[in-house]
Amino acid sequence: MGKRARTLARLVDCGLDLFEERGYDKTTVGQIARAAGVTEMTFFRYFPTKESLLLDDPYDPLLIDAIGRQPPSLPPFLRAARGVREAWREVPEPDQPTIRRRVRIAARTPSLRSATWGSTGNTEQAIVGQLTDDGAAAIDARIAAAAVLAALVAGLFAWADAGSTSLAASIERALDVIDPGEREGTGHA
Amino acid sequence: MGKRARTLARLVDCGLDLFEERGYDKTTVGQIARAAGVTEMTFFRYFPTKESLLLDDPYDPLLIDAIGRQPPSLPPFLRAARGVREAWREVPEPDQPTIRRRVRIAARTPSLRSATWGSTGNTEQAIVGQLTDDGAAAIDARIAAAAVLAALVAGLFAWADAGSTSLAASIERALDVIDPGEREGTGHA
DNA sequence: GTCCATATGTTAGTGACTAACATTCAGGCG
DNA sequence: CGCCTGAATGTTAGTCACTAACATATGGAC
Repeated sequence: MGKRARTLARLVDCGLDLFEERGYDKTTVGQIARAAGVTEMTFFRYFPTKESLLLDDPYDPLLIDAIGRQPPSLPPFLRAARGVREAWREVPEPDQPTIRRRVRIAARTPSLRSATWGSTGNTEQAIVGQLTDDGAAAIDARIAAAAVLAALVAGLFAWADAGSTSLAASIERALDVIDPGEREGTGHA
Repeated sequence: MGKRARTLARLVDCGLDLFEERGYDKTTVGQIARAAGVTEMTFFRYFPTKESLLLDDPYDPLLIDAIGRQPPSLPPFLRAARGVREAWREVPEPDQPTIRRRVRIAARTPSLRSATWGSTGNTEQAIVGQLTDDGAAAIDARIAAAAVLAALVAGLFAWADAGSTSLAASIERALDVIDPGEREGTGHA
């Protein structure tokens, strides 16, 4: 195990601790660095921004696969929604406490709530790519990806706020809102 | 006409000009202020942040009304989507060039693309309020509002990028993606 | 133990933003 | 006209996120 990995882990740990303790905005990068036993400069060698300690957006191939497996007969919006649904069913349990910790901080900090949308950039791009590969128009793909990710993020925030609910259930509910599926409640003329 | 109004207009004009000319990130608040004949300090007396010169989020009662007029039998997501659709049909023509100018800058600046999501905070809150007033669960309302606004913003970005399309048509298309309406393309089992 | 890459520190600077205090300016009223 | 009050603006000084250029230390391969 390299030293780099250890320093990085220390920065993340100290960062999350401080964010929870005194809030994101009132925590300075210098404080995090000092708590981790390094310099402010070193912090920025590991993370490009303060945000990125909390919000890294790993490109997620599972998600893309799941979207690719949806029937091409579905409109892009539903392919995206159902792909996301399937992919999040499989999130391993041990990851959940960490996810919750991060999402909770983001959900409570106004400036981070907005930044979270932006942090989905990679994932959004990947979804758009998959949808267009499967024949969707670029514009439609962008809109579908944005809407589905917005619902997903909103669902994550709700989950982090609520005390007890399970991650899977929250995501399912979020996706039910935008894709009722066979339930079809539309009585509109 | 008060002096305040004139200074504010000058700041906005000079700001947009500079953003278009050399890009948002390369434009400093000091430059905007100097171009408008005031000090950096004065800029911050008119706008809380550099972003807010570009992204102000006026609470929009027309939108809320339109959502309120949707049939309560519809699920919240569709009430929101169709309310937004109706409201944007009525945007007066003269406003469109200004909107386009702003959206175009936001769409081209990565840091602003994310900030734009955050700037919809007021509107999102208002939509959530209307939806819950009409009987939706709080969680569902938040998710519906987030998804619809994401589609709307993505539609605006697409419109600003595309050269010729009309605003109304772009918004309609964006909302068609997430709410195909009676068209109902879902052949899913 | 030497050597080289990798990790870290130092210094100095920019730009967004804040706070406390001083100044000018526009217009009502004597 | 000239004072006088409050709004608009300027000044100074500081914090914090982030960047760049250069110097140092440190840990493992040989």
